[in-house]
Amino acid sequence: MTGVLEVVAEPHRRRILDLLLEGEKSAGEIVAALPLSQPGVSKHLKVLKDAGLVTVRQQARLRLYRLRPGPLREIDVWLAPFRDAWNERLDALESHLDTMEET
Amino acid sequence: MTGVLEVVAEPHRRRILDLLLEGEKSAGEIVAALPLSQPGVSKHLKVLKDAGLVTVRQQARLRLYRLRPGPLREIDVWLAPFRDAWNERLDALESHLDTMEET
DNA sequence: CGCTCGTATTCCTTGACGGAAATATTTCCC
DNA sequence: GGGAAATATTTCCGTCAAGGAATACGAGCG
Repeated sequence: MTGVLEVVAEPHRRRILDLLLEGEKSAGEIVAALPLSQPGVSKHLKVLKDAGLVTVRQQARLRLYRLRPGPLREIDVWLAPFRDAWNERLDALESHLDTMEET
Repeated sequence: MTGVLEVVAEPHRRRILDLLLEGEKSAGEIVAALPLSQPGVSKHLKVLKDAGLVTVRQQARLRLYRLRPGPLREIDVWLAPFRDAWNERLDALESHLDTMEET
């Protein structure tokens, strides 16, 4: 699981990041918010931590996770040229004209 | 393979999209540019087509693929709140202070 | 200092995906 | 229409990631 894009491709992991936009959350809070077992969530948290997308801090018996959005820039960078493209091109029209087969 | 993010998580598929930034390309040209068998490329092209990221047009015996970046907006939209976050927060500092264990 | 709550780790099963080879299909040229 | 070139589809296999159950670990409270 090298790239950030692969990491956030997983829907549950995106959900976790979304949650952390609200601020620090304990592992337990995250477990409660997801339709997943505690070990399942813990594993995803590890993946996110390894990718540098979250940091952990221990407070009392809790592990508090905090968002660290920096690595997401990588996606933004990759996206940039396409963003230019979708501003210039009129996609809807093109697809209507091009699509002579499909499905 | 529902979401656009899952589709572009695959490195070869990203490579194909990058290629198409230069303009229309035939399937053959794309095969030549990738370290993959022809069927492999064809399968990826199908995934991209199903995701609405490319359109196909037949010219002579060639199938010409064209970029259709519109659906990538979905990623941009998801990214937006995090983009705000990484502008406000000073990630490097935080990680330095928070990380008391790891690895 | 032992117990318990919170969380991480291991182990296993399962399903999905990527890749190659072989084959089918389509389209044009003669 | 026959054949060849371009591309799609099918089949099969290997790998890898995700999920759950059970288990281990660790920190703080009593």
